[in-house]
Amino acid sequence: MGETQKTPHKKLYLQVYDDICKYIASNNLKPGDHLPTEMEMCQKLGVSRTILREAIKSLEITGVIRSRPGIGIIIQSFSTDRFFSCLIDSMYISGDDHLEDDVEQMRKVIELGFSAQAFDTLSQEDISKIESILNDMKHAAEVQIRSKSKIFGLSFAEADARFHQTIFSKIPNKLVLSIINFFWAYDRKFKIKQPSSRHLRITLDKHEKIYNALMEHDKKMFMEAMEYHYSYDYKEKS
Amino acid sequence: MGETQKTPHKKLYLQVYDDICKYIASNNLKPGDHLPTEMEMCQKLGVSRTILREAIKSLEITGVIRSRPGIGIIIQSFSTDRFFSCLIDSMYISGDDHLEDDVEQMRKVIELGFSAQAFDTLSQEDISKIESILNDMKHAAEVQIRSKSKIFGLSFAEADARFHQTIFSKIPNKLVLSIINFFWAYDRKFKIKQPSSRHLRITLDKHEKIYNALMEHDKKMFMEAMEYHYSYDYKEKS
DNA sequence: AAATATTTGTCCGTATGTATC
DNA sequence: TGATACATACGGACAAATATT
Repeated sequence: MGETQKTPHKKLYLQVYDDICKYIASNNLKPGDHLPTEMEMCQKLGVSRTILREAIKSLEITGVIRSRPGIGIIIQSFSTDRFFSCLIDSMYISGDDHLEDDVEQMRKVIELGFSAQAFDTLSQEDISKIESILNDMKHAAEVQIRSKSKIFGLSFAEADARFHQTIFSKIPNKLVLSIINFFWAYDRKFKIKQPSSRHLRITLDKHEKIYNALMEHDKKMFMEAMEYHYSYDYKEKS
Repeated sequence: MGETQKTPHKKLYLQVYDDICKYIASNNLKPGDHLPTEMEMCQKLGVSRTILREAIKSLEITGVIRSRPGIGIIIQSFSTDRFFSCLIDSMYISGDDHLEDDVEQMRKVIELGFSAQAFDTLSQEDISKIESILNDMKHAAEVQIRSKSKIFGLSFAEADARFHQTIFSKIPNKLVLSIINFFWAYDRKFKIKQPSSRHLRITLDKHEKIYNALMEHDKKMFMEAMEYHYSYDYKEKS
């Protein structure tokens, strides 16, 4: 029988977690396929329903599977979203300020590293979309400067994020896009401080330069604009 | 009482998961600190032990906390290891071949992007360590070429990984190192195919060039060697 | 439309293993 | 050696959601 072995004290639910992973892989289950029912798996693995559920929920929180009443347990298609969501929770908990710089640096390296490829993949349509986002940014900045106060600068920051996401949206590398998404989600969770008017104007200028380069289909100019975007005088964001 | 609200059908264990995250953050709990006991939290949140445990295990699998019998539930220090471990499990399950290229590309961008910084941080001691690792690689390659067959080239691959890990080991950016660790763990899980003798020799040469540049403290040469290392004629690994 | 079977969601009670004092 | 406090693990019961007939 499928007795999980009593290896020196590895927690049962972790063994079950591994067993289920192996089951999925070895039976070549694809997204949309069903796992056996909880009861069946309990019997097959010789564990209680409590333990099985702990393993199931651990797989669900990272987005590998999804369980629904009356339906069963379904394999999800691969995505990094849930992982990054958990990662952000964990960073939030850790309260480690230093992480902010680490993330910023990593973001710079990744965006610059994929800039050339991104440039090649952008269509005229994408560029129009970027133009429209840039206008959103301008508008949000104006509003924010006029009502010169603690008003939550979310719409500017969100447009900023969409600007970057759109630039890299056509790259045929799922990881890149999901990591850039992660950076944005990270910002939304941690960057509460209100940028100054001066900072807003500088940021706007940086993004305009990027857009202009795209308009003129000038790759060299685009790369320079991206470099410029990430050249903080000191601790300038986005 | 702390009744978790019945917002439209968010699963209870997920609410509890969030509640615990918030509890840790708002009480400013640090690594090593204890969470209240299961029973206490059950009462405070008004949920059953089953639900609470599902949330606890979900937090444990991602490395946020650790629970031990007779002791309690303890906050862990922040680390990305568990996340990447889960991510690899998920990639393994997904069986998506395309991911392999995505990871490879990402690795290239990150390592090259941090090469300059890595060069500046390496001490003579580190360089000696790299030399010793390079010798391990040579030795492993010889063994592998002589016994020209399916023998698992793990020791070569492991030395290869250590080579890269050591280069970036002194960078003051936790994320970089843990992502490079992730790449290596990924390789170990997925790259089963045996490299050819020719490939081994090329790989060795690439790493020798990197080491020579370090020996001579020649940054430009180092950067070129890193570039060369990542210039596949096609689909050449590491 | 309505009844029924299936499956997960949630709770409870009890016993066991482990660490601390 | 106990006594205590804690997580680990089991099994049963009922509720809620969904699918099927």
